Amino acid sequence: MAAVTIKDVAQVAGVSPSTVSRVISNHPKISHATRKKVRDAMTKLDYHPNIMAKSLVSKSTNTIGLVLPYSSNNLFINPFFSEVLRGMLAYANNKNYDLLLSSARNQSEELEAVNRMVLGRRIDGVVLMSPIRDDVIVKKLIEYDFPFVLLGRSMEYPNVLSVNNDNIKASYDLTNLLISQGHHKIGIVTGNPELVVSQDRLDGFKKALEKAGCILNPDWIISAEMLEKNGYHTISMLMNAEDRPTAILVIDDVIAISLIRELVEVGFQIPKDISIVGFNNIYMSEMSNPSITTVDVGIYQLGYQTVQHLIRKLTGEKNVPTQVIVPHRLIIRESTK
Amino acid sequence: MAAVTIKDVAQVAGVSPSTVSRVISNHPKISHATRKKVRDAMTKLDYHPNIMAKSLVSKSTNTIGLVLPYSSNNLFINPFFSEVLRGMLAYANNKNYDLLLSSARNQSEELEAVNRMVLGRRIDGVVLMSPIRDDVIVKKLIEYDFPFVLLGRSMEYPNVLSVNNDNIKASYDLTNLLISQGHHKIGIVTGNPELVVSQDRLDGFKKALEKAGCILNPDWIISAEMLEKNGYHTISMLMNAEDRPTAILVIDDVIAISLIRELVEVGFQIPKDISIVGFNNIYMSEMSNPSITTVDVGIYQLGYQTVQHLIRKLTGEKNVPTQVIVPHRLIIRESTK
DNA sequence: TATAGTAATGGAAACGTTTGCACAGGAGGT
DNA sequence: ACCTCCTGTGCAAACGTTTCCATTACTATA
Repeated sequence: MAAVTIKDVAQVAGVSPSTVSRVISNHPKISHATRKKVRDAMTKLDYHPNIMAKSLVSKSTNTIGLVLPYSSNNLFINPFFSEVLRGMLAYANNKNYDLLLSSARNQSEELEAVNRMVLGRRIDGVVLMSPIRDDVIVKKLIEYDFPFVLLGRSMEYPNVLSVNNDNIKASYDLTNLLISQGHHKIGIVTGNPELVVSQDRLDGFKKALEKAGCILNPDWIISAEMLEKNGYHTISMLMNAEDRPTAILVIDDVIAISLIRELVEVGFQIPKDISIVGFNNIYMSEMSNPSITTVDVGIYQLGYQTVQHLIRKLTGEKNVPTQVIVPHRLIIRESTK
Repeated sequence: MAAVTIKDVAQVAGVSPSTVSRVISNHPKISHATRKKVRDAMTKLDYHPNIMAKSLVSKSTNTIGLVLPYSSNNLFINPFFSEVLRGMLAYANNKNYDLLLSSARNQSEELEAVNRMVLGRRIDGVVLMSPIRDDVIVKKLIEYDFPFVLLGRSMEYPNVLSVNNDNIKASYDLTNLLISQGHHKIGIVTGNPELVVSQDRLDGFKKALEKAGCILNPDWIISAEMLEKNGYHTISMLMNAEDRPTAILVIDDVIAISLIRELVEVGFQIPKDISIVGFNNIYMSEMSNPSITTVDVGIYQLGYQTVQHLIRKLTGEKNVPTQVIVPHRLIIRESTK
């Protein structure tokens, strides 16, 4: 715990601190002999540079900030998040970046957290996962010209780096799958309407219905919130009406799984009585009973590419794209027929 | 992005930088008038202190390190982890601490990551989640006298702060539940034998069987690894033997859910033909079909209390316990009868 | 042989804070 | 009127790096 500094290394190696610094940063004009001396001293003393001091002068921290949005309780329950994080860490750590995590319970806390990190010069770039449209943070970061990336919400700011799926297309494809299986009475469980992803998936759904000439009964649009609050009643109403859907598209696999549970409790069989499809392809989609037909959105890739392109931008790489779309693919399982 | 410093604030407020610093840190001997002047200047300039500079001199970073262990692929798939993280963030952010995340793919990377954080003076304390017993990192941290907390592995180092469940007791209780339901032929799906938690849960299981005078057929001990590799075959062997268990205790809910899936595929009904219990009580335990009888280990609390006690220690609080046990409770659902 | 150029290194300032010490000025005690 | 003590504030050093500039000692060129 002796707090060995660059000076100690310098002394042991018999050189100046500047030289040690140069060895560390692989400066070209260091003689082979000196380099070795310094390296030896470093390992002998088990030297690790003080990142704070380093960042203070170099103005770079090799750290990426991540503020978990205030709707994150859902996100956290949802295995989606940890898989995204896994992808982010994989790329970041490989490039010797760390992740600095903060969470927020509301928008002002979120702003405060970003300010602390950004203005406090703690991070080189920041990932915004907050799925709510049009927040003040984005504008502020643009104003500061601070590097950031939007995860899961493209299209809003054309020149801003963002990584997302084409959720409209994914939803369109998934709906078409149901249609191709013979369904033309299809309901939907929608997510929080403030979320870009919810809007997109609803759009794609409607688009596919329209194209196929199916009508969408307004009674067949169920909000996830309502389902959570009063699942049994909601399901009963829907399924006991004289006109009822033969398939339901659900905005998220987690919700799809709980919907299936409700349906089974009310006495329906999946997919015999009704087909269910979800989104994301989380691990449980495969394991649940019945397994879920869904669209794999490449969760890991979403996280991975998010920090990949951010870091590419940070390191001054040219030709970094602005709008990155991670491809999706349909996964057909037992919950549809 | 003007990088406003303490000097700018000082100038605007018409005081010295030291005074500004004192206002920030709530130094007692600052006149009310000055305090106000400085505060006004700070908000006017939207000043946020440079954390790097601050940490450099104060030697504290208000950051807690978290190195995700190299067995973390399992952890990540497992929603356990994100719930732990949620608990950690809740407490940390509330106390104005951030979390610095690093991951490692093997033990040497793990050591390297800890070294970078600790010796690089980037964090004030570190959470070790690596569930493998007896690693070199713990010894090194003890040697450095650096604050840390062990999550999920008590008892190993008596004077080291650790937060854990009483997994032996939890497993004992859960097994007794099965016994009380009339089962006396009980199998077990064990986890990685290197993990402390696996060992503990196996111990509790055996203890309960022994106490009740049940015999444990060695054929009824299945490793999760084997199950994953060749589930169908493993299950068939087990269930088609002339002597077979009427209940199985599974080391983890995620594995329990996939075991149920295998069993159903091979043609057995749960709990009619065989009862299944799991561990942890993740969200899916309730939603899956059938829902899982399990033991709620307070995942969120595990994370919450881990950083709670670490921070208490960091802030020099007295009477911080060393071995914290988060209580568990049985949750009886549909997978048992 | 003088000159310029280059390779390798050291010295010192700077990054933005905190904090020990010094000091001005006023209050209170004698 | 003097001394002491306290309150509030400023100065300057320190934290551990990086990096610009200067310096030395060669080497190659004229």
